[in-house]
Amino acid sequence: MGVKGRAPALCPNRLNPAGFCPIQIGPEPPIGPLAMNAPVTAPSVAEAPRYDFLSAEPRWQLAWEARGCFHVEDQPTDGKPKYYVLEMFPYPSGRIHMGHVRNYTLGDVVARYKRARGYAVMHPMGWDAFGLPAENAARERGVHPARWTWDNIATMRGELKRMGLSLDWQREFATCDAAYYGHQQKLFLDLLRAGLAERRESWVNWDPVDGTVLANEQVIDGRGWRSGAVVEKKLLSQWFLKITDYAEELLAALDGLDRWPERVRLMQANWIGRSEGARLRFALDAPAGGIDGVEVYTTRPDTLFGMSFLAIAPEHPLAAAVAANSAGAAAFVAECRSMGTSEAAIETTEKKGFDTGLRVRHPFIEGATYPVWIANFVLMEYGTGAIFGCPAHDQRDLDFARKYALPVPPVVLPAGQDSAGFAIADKAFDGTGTMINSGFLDGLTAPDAAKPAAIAALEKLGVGQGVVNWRLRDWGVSRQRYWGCPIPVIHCDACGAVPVPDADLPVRLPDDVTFDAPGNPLDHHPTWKHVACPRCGQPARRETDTFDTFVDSSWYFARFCSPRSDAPMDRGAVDHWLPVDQYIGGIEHAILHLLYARFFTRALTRTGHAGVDEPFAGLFTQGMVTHESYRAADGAWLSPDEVEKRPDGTAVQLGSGAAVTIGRSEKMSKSKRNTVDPGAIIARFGADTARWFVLSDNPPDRDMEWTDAGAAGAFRFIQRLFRHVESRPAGGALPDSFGQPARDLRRATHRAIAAVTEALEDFTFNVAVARIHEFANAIAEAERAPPSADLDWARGEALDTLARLVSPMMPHLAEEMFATLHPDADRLLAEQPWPVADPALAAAERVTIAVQVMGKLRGAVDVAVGADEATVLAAAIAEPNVARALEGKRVVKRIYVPGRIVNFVIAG
RNA sequence: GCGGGCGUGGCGGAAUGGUAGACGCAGCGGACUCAAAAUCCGCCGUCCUCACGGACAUGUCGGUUCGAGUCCGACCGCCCGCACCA
Repeated sequence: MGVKGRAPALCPNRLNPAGFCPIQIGPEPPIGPLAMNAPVTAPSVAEAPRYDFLSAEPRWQLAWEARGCFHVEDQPTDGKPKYYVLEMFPYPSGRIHMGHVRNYTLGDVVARYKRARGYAVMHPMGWDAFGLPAENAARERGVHPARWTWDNIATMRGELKRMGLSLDWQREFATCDAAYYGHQQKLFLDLLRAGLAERRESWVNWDPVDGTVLANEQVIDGRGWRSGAVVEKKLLSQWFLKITDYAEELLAALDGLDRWPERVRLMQANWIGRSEGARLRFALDAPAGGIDGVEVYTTRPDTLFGMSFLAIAPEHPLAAAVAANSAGAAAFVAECRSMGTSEAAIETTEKKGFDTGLRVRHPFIEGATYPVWIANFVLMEYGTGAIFGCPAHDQRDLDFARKYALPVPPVVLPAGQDSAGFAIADKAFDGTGTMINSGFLDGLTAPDAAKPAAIAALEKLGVGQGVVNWRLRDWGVSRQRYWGCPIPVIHCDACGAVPVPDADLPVRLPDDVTFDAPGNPLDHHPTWKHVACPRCGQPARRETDTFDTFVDSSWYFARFCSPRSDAPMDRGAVDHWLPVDQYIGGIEHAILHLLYARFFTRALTRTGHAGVDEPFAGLFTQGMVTHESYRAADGAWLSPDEVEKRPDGTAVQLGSGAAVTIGRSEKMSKSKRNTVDPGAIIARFGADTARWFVLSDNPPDRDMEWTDAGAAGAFRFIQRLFRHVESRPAGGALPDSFGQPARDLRRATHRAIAAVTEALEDFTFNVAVARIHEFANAIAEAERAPPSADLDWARGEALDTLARLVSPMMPHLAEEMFATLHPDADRLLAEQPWPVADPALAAAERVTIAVQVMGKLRGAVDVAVGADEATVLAAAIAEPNVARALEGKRVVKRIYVPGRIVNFVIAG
């Protein structure tokens, strides 16, 4: 798809940009050949572009690559300060989408800007390549997951390269490559040795049709998201990483992440969920199945005198013991087990219980006993899996008590209430109050004073103690999947779970697998799992589970520092490059990925692989890319390509002209068909257009709407900038003095440098774009002024500056501008420094001061910058409109803010 | 229920307590053109006024201040995250 008639052939020496002869004007025919070669879908605005992105973009991409502009060493010795920019690496789903374009453009702006500021910038790219979609493709289309994945990677790599990202492609890797996941196996074995990984039984969501464990997010309305089968709870032996060992640290260290968004830190803090309370033991009146007591966790031990019942989770050992001898209990437990754990299921599920007939003794009240219920709302995973019910002061307990007609004794009296008539109706009271009906706690303030008093009493009696409890649970990493990193363990009947010796790593996935049966193909494989025990040599079985793919993404940023190392990472390289200075990605990873990576980094440091605790010093979370959705009269979703927007805001179906309903702008999704293919946009308008538009529309942390009009506007602006460069005057020597138009232009130039720099530092790229628009307007104004040598020189300075300022955002155009401005230079703009603003040149000569009377704007005066207060006030009073407002009034106070405002306060 | 965020023209948005609406999109008018596109110039919050100018205006109500989109309080609306977490 060349533009042969117009663009010159590539200069043989690609390293010499001066030899590019970038754009031929004059002798070449301006319209004909281009029009013939333009894409058929090109908009009319593209019919006569002066800047030919079709030839320029690939040409500059080759030039950058040939010169190795974006490559850095694992352990550089050039003495430059380091800067590690990373965007969340993509899952190779098939093609890139607009979310990728936005994400990688944001990162590239940072990378190119920091590089120009003199940093050695590491900006790598790789592939989060394991995952379920590859297996789905295998089942649905018979493609091998590896084939599917590697093909997608090839496609998406090409698309990313066409975006002109300043990536160090020499660092590329895919997590599905044994050269990566083998090291992950080694890391796991190190974690195992350090006591940070262990195998234990746990309850999981089990899909009986697919024969696999489901994550909570994969359970929809109590059914498996793929099979639609009713999900069961099942006890399975699984591998866990002990993230809870770091709960305290992961929470405390959030305070130090001052370059993270506040809301991400809050979400993590909530997820870790620290609470303070007490653990205490209730003795059973009579033992059952060898169990003589129940341990309970509570955050409100002060309300113990308000106890009405004790409830245990259906999975609690005592429930099992009771069920062994009670058909009713067994049936209830079975019913709970078949219940989904999804949010929807939980929300709609009524509180239900089963009275075991057992009773427990109260720790404080001699002789008092309470019934023990099995209750569906008690979670085995949180606390101890048992609670004491205090219905007066806990809404869930109250709902339960009302359903089963259990007593509701109040023990905390709200301020201003009289204890005589106080009773709980249908709303539990969980606020601050005064203790009543509570023996030795009576009169204390609850919970502040009463809670420690209750804990002290429990400790004195030896039945409980104050504890800190965490919501965070250990990270279950076992998945019954083929397309993941094999867990490097061998199960031996005699020796138990034996780690694969380091020398035998990597444990490779077998290629010859079938997907025709449900369940895990690794488990079905005829030979793969049958191995000798590394310890005793007897026949043994390989672990056929693979790691959760979140493990793969928990250390990839460290691997990027030394991607070809024989070890998981080189200590020198990670010590140099970590932490990531700027990490950029979607808010959807605010909790799991970022928390796992923070934990894993600590684990890497504990096992000697790295030396930092926090992987990401700075985090930026971008918004989504949205688009209008369209529906035909029959309700079918229509893609934007099938719809024509009318000037009056309505839309019709292309071809038929049938009316189309325009829906609100929402996240691009395949189901709503409101997606726009970045590849098509880049082919039609160029990468710089796509980059400029995703940056210009709004602040990057908010959702942005993709519109054709916006993209076309970005395209027009690119053409406009290049026209300014083409019509530049010949350069000359630095003049001795500058006239007014030249001084104005130089002021605009140096103000633009300062303003764009500030906006880039602030991540307000939309403001940087606006400042560049203003700067372009100033250049256009200078072009209209009468020509003069000093103005010509100032225009040259402005255009050179303009090229540099747009270079992080539109790097191809910037190179083309730079090469055109400096046709003899053997330099790439990508290697040029960022411009520096001269405050003296940026300073204003005159300034407009607003004049208010009683805070209302009445006029404005134009004064010299250095004018003293008396001069400014005199000018202000003289301003006709101000004078009129002050006429006959007595000024009692004059406010003067230099350079800004005058305000006269008048009497009466 | 708990936690957080956000309300500014037709739209996206800008604004260290100091001329609200920068900049862009859309729209309107004009120039160029046989015509259209492209390009260039101008207008563009609402109301009153021929105009000069004035009044109103940043979700609502109140407060602090010479001065509030910005700070404080209450309320309304929308969005997001977490959630039988004891």
